[in-house]
Amino acid sequence: MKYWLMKSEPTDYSIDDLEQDGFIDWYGIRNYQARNFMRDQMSIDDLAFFYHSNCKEPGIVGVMKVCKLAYPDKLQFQSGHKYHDPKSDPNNPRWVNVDMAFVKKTRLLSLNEIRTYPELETLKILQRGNRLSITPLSEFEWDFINKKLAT
DNA sequence: GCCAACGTTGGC
DNA sequence: GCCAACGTTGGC
Repeated sequence: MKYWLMKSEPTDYSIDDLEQDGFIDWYGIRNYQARNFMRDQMSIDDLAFFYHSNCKEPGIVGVMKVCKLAYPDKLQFQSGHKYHDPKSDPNNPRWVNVDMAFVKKTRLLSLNEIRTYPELETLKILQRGNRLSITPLSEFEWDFINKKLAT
C-alpha cells in the first residue's frame, strides 16, 4: 500500500466533480516522472490526497483511491485536443492514466496550514521548485495529515 | 498577471 | 551530449 498526493486545478476538475462522478480517469499527465509513478508504482487501493492547485485556496480537500491500474491516456491520440501528443506511437503509447475513485471529502487543509507543521517539512510539494503533480507520501506523512484532517 | 524554477526541445 | 530558448507550473 502506497500513499500519494495528486494535484488538480479545481477549475479543470475538482473534488466536487469527483464526488459526483464517483471515479475519474486521471487524464492529462504529461510529465515523465509523474507518469512513471502511475505506470510503475501505483497499485489498486493505494490512497491519495486530492489537492487543489493554482487556485485561491490551494490545499488538500479530499481522499481518493486507485481503482484501475495504468492504461493509455486516450487524449494523447485526439488530434486538436489540448493533450494531443503527435509524437506518441499508438503501438507504444507514451502517456498513461489510472482511474481514481472518490473516497471522501475532507476539510480544507490549506498549503499555509501544511507549512506550519514541522512534521511535514519533508513533503515533496514543499520542496523548493517542486512542481510534480503526483508525489508519493511516507506513511508517517499520510497518518499525520489524516490526524490533522480529523480535527 | 507576474515570475521563479523547472522540464523539454532542437540546433550544433 | 551540450545548452540556449522556450514552455509550463503554481503560489502569490
